[in-house]
Amino acid sequence: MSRKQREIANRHALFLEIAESILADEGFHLLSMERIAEVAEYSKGTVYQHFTCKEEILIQLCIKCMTQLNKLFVSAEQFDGTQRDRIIAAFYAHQVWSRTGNNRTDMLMHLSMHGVREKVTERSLQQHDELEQNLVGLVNRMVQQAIDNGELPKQKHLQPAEIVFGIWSLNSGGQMLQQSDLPLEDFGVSNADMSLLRMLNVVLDGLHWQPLHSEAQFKKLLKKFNTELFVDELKQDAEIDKQ
Amino acid sequence: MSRKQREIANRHALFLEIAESILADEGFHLLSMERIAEVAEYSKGTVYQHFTCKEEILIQLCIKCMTQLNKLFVSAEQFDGTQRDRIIAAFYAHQVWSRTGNNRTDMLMHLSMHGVREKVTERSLQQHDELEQNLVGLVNRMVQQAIDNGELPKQKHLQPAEIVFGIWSLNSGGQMLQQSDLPLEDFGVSNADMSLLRMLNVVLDGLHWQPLHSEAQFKKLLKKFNTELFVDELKQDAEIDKQ
DNA sequence: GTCAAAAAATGACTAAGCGTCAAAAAAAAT
DNA sequence: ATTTTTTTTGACGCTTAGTCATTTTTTGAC
Repeated sequence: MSRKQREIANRHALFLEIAESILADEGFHLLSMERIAEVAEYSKGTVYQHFTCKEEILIQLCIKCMTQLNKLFVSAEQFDGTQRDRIIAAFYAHQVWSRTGNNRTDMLMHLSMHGVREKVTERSLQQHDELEQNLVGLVNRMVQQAIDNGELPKQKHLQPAEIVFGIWSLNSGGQMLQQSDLPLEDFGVSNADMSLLRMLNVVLDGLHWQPLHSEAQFKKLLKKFNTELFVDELKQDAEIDKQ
Repeated sequence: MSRKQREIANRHALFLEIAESILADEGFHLLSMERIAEVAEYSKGTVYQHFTCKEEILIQLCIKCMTQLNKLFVSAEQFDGTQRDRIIAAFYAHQVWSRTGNNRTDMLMHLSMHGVREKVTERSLQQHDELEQNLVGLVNRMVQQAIDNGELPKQKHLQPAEIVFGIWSLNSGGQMLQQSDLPLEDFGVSNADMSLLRMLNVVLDGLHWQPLHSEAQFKKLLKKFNTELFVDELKQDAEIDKQ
């Protein structure tokens, strides 16, 4: 890679970082191409040499952070425990990921609107879809493996993919509701992520996914995630809280 | 109410209907004040006498359809059956509601973004929040009553509000994923709403919410919803399908 | 080091939409 | 019929996406 190419790649990353920080600090409605150019001390035209349109920045940000999520999921998949532990780890990973790097859920939501898919480059679309398939595929495999090794009894009226869809809905719906302006506290939900984790446990119990967890085991599992699996990410999380 | 006042109220409703149909037929990104005025054969300024801003139209549409949802929920609450039946009815009602009147979920999502709350009138905000509280309160009551009458054992580590939040997340997350461009079919989910209903059953089973359902009972229950509870709404649904 | 050709950066410009408001039109009152 | 009030209008200001001719910088041949 030549010096020139490296420069271009660096600037590409710079623009993305700036977009990310604007999104996190000021929100979606204040993210504009002009603004990115201004902060980067380039002109608008230069930004447009890197991204065909605003949506292209969005999807590339999305790809960037879905890649990170993918890594977390792979960690979860390799967690030393049962398949049940691992799927809880993946769920937990998603929550950690939503917290670190502000507005990620928000970003994903925007992506599925405004007809973003129609405006974006084919290349980005393919990358995005491939990542999505990877993520779903990974969780699918977890469920399938649990069936294979006898942890999860085969469901008569629920395919593995449907279970994945349900769990995915639970998590992303929960993240969405948190991200919205709902006064969850007023409704009696003080720690939404913890509530969702407990609900996941309820789902797994409802599926008779062995081994069922006692409260103590569940707490221990979460602690293990914090101290072994997602140490680095949680550090980052704590730093954000400090600011 | 004077003739004048009636005229104004009618036009208000007209603008809302037009906005709704544009939203349904052409999508959010093609909804503009100019467009509404054009279709209604008024000028932009007149539209602005009814709605302080674009967001105000959105939230009033939202209020309109949340009122409909509220009615469906009240029907569900009065369903002749167990509390378990009723909460499934409410869940089902939400699905029926999402289908009839296109893009409702989409609309609600938009509402929780862009800092809509900051732009909208105090009055609409209050109406919206009150409706939201009604909806959550109603489902909360269902859960509480199930605990009181012994259907649902008291949960050690899960408050009723948390259960409601979880179920709500499952449903709204599911609706969101359906509304997005995800190729759910390719992932192995051919009937997302049915999958979600089954997952709700799994959740209720996991909570040991009595009486557990056999497949036959479950199917019968759904049939009963279709033939007794939501007859009118489903007719409307079928009509939309025809178009 | 010089200069022409190639590459990159720029910002004026168009288009489109939100929201405003002075002027025009319509309705009501006298 | 005329004045006053209310309503409607659409031109205008403003912001932002996206384009493209012009300017600036870089490159490499000599």
